[in-house]
Formats: sequence, structure tokens, C-alpha cells
Amino acid sequence: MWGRRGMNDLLFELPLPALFDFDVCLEYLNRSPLECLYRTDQQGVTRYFILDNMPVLIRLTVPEESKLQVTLLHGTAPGPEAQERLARYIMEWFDLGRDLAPFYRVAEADPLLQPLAQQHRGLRIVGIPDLFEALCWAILGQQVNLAFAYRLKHQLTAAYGKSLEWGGQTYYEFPAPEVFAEVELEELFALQLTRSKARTVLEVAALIASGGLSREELLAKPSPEAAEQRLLEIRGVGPWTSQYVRMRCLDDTTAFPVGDVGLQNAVKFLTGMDRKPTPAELVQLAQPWRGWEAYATFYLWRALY
DNA sequence: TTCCAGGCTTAAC
DNA sequence: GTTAAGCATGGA
Repeated sequence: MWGRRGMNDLLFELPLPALFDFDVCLEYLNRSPLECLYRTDQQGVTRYFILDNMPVLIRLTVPEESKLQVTLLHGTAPGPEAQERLARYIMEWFDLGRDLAPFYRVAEADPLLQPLAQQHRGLRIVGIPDLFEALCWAILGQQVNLAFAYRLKHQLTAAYGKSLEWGGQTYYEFPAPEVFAEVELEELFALQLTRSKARTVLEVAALIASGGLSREELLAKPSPEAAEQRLLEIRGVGPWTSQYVRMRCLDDTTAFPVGDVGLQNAVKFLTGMDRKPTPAELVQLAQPWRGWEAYATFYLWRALY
């Protein structure tokens, strides 16, 4: 067929920064067997994308140090513009544009972070570059254990996302917000979402689909706090959700979800406290981390999951 | 059954 | 502005 390429085409390579370790990031990606939006193995991660309305299966590997290879496993090779978008997505996914040296200077001087920085050296905040996906993941994760949050995401994705069978596996794209235009609350209840989660997911979907909310708009705000204020206007989006989105979608290294029970448990565990720290105590503890609270949180999570 | 989980809203002070 | 109670759902 004209224009068809062979299997396993190398699309492009991305240069990798210092203080990046792909294997450590893969460990993070591999943290739950219930993850439905990508598949990891020893060598890399495979994910389904829709580029130029064409489904493609993309694989990321780092065969040699300092170079990330982006390979097309299935589908038609996207055009230059779509490849540029894919490259940007991957940069954001693994926070590749960040100079992590300042964080490591902070971490290596900190009794709580030092062992984590050593054990997970080269870990980046693995982002959720798509705003709708990031908001949904946070909403689904409100006040439920992680296993159940993954189950909800899988339910939502399988019900409304596009999928591709390849190599005996099913790969999914997270559903686009437009898909939810005609969806009734009751449909989401059937997927085990609570009334609040269902309402908020539909509200966010409608906002984003109509252009009333976008990542670009949030990034254009004068400060991360201003972006957070915008998110807090949405009913069902509270402090934890907005800080979580700042951290994983808006590239904000200062986001600090002090209400996060996982963060609280990690600090309790690592410090030997007999109770969970209060948000105020976490703020106090984070004084030396100023500017890198989100990275500190991400590394602290690794102590638990 | 009870308690907890990568919370949010509302109502009362 | 801060705090308490109510809300839901599955897992251990």
C-alpha cells in the first residue's frame, strides 16, 4: 500500500537530560497492574494515541543512554506536525524539559528525601499532559483507595474510549470530553461512580468540550495559584484535586497536596510518627523544599506504592 | 462489622 | 475564616 511503512518504524528520537533514568520512570509507570492507558515491560512503554484522527500504537524505549526512541508499532506514520505534537506530549509526560539539579541539591540535604532521591535517582514527575484525563483521574481518585480508582478509570475508558487490539492486548485512549455530551448521569452510576464523581466528570467534560476550560488557558494565568482558583470554581473540584492537577498536568513543581492521605502516610511511615501529620505540619516540614514541593511529594509517594 | 482510602460540600460557629 | 457533619463506594 502506498505510504505504508514497515513494522517497528523509528519515528524520531528525543535527547534526554541529565538526572533522567528511564528504568526508574518505568517502575513508576508499572506501579499498578490495573493501569489501562499504557502497557509497560522491561524495555519500554507502549501507548495508544490518535494523531490526525488516525489511531497509532507508539512505543518508547531507551536503547542507549541519553536518547529516547519513539517507534511506530501500528498504524500510519503521522505527518511532521502530528509528530511534533507527539514529541511535545512525551516531553510533558516525562517532564524532560526540567533541570532537576536544583531539586537534587535540596533532596540530598534533606533527611526525609535523601534516601528516596538515591533509590529513585532519575525519576521525573510522570505527568498527565491531557487536562481532561488529569482532572478525571483526580476526580475518580477522590476519597477512594487507588485500586478502586484504577477500576473506575478502566470502566470509564472501556465504556467511552477508543481502543485497538494489537498483539493479543487491548490498548485504549482515554475518552475525549466531547464523547460525554449526550451521556446521562445514570450511565456513570452504572460504572460505579458516585453521584458527585459522575456530576463532576460530566461538568468538566462539558466545560472542556465547549472551550470554557483548557490547559492553555490555565497555563496562561499569571500564577499557578490563579490556575488553581479557576479549577476551584468547578463544583466537585477542591484543593486536593486542583493541586493534583497543578502537579501532574500544569508542570507546577510548587504544587503541594497537603491533604493527600498518601503523602501523609508516607511522611508518617518515614518519620516514625504515631499518627498522620496535619497539613500544617506538612507545610512546616516542606520549608526546605520550597519550589520543589511537587517533586518531593512525587518521591514520597514512591515510599508507599 | 468496622475502618480506611492519593476528598468535597454544606452548614454552623 | 475555620471546623464538623454528611456523603458515597469498595477493599481489607
